[in-house]
Amino acid sequence: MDQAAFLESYDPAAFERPSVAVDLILMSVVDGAPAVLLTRRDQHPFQGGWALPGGFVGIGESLDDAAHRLLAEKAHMADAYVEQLYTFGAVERDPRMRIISVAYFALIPACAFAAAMKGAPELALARLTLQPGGPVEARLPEGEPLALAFDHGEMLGVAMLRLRGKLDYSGIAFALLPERFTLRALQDVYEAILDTSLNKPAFRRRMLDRGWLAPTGERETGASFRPAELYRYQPSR
Amino acid sequence: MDQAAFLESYDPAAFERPSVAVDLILMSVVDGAPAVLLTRRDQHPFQGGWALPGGFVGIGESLDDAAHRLLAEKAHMADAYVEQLYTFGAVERDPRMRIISVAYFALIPACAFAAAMKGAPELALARLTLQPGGPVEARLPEGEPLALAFDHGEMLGVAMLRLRGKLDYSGIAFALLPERFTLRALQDVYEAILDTSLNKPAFRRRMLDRGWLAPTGERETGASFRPAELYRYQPSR
DNA sequence: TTTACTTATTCGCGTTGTGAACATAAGTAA
DNA sequence: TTACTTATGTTCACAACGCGAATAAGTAAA
Repeated sequence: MDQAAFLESYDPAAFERPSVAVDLILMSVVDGAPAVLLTRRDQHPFQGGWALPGGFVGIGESLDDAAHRLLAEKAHMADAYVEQLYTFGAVERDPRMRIISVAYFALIPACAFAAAMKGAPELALARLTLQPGGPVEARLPEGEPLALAFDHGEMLGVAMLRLRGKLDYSGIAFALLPERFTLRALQDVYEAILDTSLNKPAFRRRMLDRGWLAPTGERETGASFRPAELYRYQPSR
Repeated sequence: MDQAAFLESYDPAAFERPSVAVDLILMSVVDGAPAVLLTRRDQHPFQGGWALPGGFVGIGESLDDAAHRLLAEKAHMADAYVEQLYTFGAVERDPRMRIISVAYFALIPACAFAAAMKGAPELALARLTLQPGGPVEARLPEGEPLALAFDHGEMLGVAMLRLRGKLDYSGIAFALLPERFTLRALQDVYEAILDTSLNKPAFRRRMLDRGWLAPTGERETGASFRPAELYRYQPSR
């Protein structure tokens, strides 16, 4: 207690300070499966492993600002749903030095995801599968599970679970869709994140009863059968 | 991108680093209302204001370890449900210097709460009320709302909302109760956190159907009317 | 010993949400 | 015009839930 009071008043400049970084989990749902953008490491540690894009937090920069800056720098995206996920602070999580990492995830519609990959060729798309009770697996399209650097596999697991948990009671799914979308596309997002198949009429009823969807009167185009109506997300009701 | 790769490889020792602290939200439900332990600040900034107990994270100490160490140092408690809440990283949140704070909350049964206060006289109990859409108010028993230091009011708000959100789908409520408890006591915890009154038979049915409760066969004592059965929390079923 | 009293616990009913099967509608392409 | 495919709507059974009331089980006072 006296010790605690002492620490409270002590000049913290005397302590050695950890570095603080932000790691970005750039997520989307592509072809019916959750996906994330990773970069291949060309240096030790974890050379050849796959890592989340990230960077250090500036001394005059808030955590949220750092996340948005990295989003722009790494993926050239200005607008996305960004949310702080969790802070990872194990002592040995980076073998080089003490780095505390604040993980953020950004939800990106599949179309913007593809555009971001064109602008940032060092980013690779990996599909995620969440083993029940186990770690996540990330793999390139038709590839073996990737070796993830640092504790980034753990970060992806936390992100997937957070996404699942918030799916039904928050409008988080709409951040993964373009502005106008069909109910089928919305259901595909739900099924990809929850990794289950859902009953179509029941899903439709639940979504419409929630009052978040506004019909636009427009129809999807390009289908060789009856086109579905396009809806818009209307948060406040 | 080149810039990003540069930053990635750059020696972060060259950057000025923020300090990293842990702040503890020691919560309980006392007399039917959420409560938290605060300390009065005797120095600037926020002299005379009320703050959460906290301290800096050691360079060789994980965030979780720091939280548990502070729990022992500040409240003399070894076992409690401890969970990382959120990381607050606004640049000006501490006017003296850049400090990033990782907030943890600990859930403590009312009886252990009272014991902790005896062992740590600098801690004061404040009752929390969460205004819908507004900030939380913390007040001493029969007192005016307290002036909270730093962004600690915001932290309390996030903690209350997290608690509410996790209440129904996690066994978090049982961390606020002694090992054996009555259904009425459990319902009191729910009503305090959700700030609503609940239907008693329906609550009872829901809880028992969930399969988390094991009857002990014992009865509560000291009541001048029919004593209720004591239950135990049995997580895995 | 009996009675009053208070709360725990259970019961029954109407309402609501949900899953499944099925019927209908609306487009394209042959 | 017809076949085909998917969107959209309807119906029904069933489970969950809120609510009120009835019953049970203790203590304390008469």
